[in-house]
Amino acid sequence: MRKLPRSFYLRPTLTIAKDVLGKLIIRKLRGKLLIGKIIEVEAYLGEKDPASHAFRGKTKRNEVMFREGGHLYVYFTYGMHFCANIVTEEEGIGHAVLLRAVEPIEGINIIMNNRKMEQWRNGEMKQLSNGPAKFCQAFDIARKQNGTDLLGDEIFLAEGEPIPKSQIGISTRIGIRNATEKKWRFYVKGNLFVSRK
DNA sequence: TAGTTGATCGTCT
DNA sequence: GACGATCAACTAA
Repeated sequence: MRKLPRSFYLRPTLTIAKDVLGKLIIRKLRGKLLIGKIIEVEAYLGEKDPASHAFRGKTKRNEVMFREGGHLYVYFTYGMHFCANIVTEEEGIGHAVLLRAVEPIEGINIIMNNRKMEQWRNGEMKQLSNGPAKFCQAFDIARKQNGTDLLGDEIFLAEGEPIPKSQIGISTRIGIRNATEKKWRFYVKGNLFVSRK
């Protein structure tokens, strides 16, 4: 499984957001491997983007967003949820790509256990990881993983099947109050794990 | 099926 | 002191 190089993360954020669809995210957990295919993301463009945590500059909370591309920014919200972002572009630029949904490829029984679903009714498979906080719970990503380098061994991305351009959907972002007109959400059309239609 | 709300807390105002 | 890059459970119809 070839790890994506640092140079992948040092390109324009919107380019990465489209390009990362179909890539594999690999998580090493207690000696086991969890693998998911990235299905849905949103871009957050820092100082250009009123909806971004980094819009008002660097703070203690969003410090990781300003690191060199290829780190993981994990934040806590709504008193109970974590969300994970891939930090992009050069050091000093507060851009990131929010991971919204993933299709589980390997380690599904561990993922089910993390999500506390010992069994599911027919058609509930997608509940495993069809939302940003669900994905974090499924892959056991929390505060400790904030700042993880994606070129290390704990969490990293690898090449997957490329998604044809015609299969990539574009829409406005979800769950924000500002900059709602910006179409910076990208997803794989028709995939079961897309969080909304 | 659409709309509303409770859970729950770190961060910024 | 208010609220959020969310989710799930509930209500009404």
